[in-house]
Amino acid sequence: MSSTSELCMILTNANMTMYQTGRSEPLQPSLTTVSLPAVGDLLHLSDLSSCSANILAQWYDLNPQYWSKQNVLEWISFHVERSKFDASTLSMSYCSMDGPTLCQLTRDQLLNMFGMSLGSQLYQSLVELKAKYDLNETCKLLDNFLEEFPDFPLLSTVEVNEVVRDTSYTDFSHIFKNFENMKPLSDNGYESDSMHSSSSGGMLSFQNPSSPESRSSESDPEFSYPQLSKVHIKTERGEMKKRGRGRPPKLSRDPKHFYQTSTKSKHAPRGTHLWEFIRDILIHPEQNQNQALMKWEDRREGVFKFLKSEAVAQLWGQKKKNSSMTYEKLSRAMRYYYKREILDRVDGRRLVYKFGKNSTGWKVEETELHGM
DNA sequence: ATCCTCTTTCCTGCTT
DNA sequence: AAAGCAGGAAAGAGGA
Repeated sequence: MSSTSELCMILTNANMTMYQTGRSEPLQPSLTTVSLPAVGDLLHLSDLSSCSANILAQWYDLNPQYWSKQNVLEWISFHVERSKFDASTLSMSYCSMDGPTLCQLTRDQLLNMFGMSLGSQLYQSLVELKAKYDLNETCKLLDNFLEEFPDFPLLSTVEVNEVVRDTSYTDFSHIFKNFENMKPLSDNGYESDSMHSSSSGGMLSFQNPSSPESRSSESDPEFSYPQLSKVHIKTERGEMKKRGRGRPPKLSRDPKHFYQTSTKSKHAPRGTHLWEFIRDILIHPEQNQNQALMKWEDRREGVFKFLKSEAVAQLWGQKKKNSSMTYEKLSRAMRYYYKREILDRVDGRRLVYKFGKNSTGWKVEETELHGM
């Protein structure tokens, strides 16, 4: 047996182990037809006990520092499936390491080992998992400290009047499980669907980050989120009304902020723009060595095509810490570039765009000049 | 505090 | 039928 097919088999077995749901077939976590929610998504469900315990992989309940080789393999496998990565292109040797070894790897090392797409996803996941356990430790220490001061409530008893919207890869439900009387903020026009899916008033409900109307959950046979039409939402009184247009308000996306002080964090420097992100994928094909995400149709003219549109969208979502990014949404942002002439229209060709006169850094001369 | 840019989200209608 | 495209509308995040 070749090492690559062996790896595929191991990864498949790891998946079978991870997702023993009584079904014989392995997961098919296609981005468009996912049949199970991502592990992180599961943790947004208000009642974890209603989930099959087997679905929650072991690695998720352990500090990466303490992962075994098997845990690391399961974790890699999870992300391979999640990103539709071609496992046959992976080197077996990269998947055989334990948690402490993994935790010592730098972002660059992970990118080199697993490529730009999978590597950055793994790095992101690792950082968040580490943060999760670091936060747990901090909370415990703080609680120990606060016990010395009877007038102060323990963190685990603090009342929070804000709903957790998106815990991404990080599970904080156990931190909040003793929180009483949590109620979602009333918003200014749009209510998140999670508010309607809450089974009982007052208790915190975790929202499925890929919204209930998203494709990924629609086809999910095991986890049926309350389905509402795209057009209608339920009011507090339970009436159905037409939802407002546009983007619903974003509440606290990051539960870590519950424990942050009120001092405003300094704004990070503006990240690259979408068109720059796209450009960089095109001019650095070696950094997504394992996935042909995009290709030049006409290098000189700046015409390019999305080969894996949803994978690119996921990558963009990772960069923006937005797990619900889709090609549909990404493409809307791309279409706004037409007016600004950052992109030119390419009529009649699906997934094909062209850099416009207001975009830079993609021309052959430019890239050669800057050693790109 | 307000405005602006750059998205993000959602939508309807149309095309491929 | 599904996926993609077009573009309006509204809102969020971060910066000026």
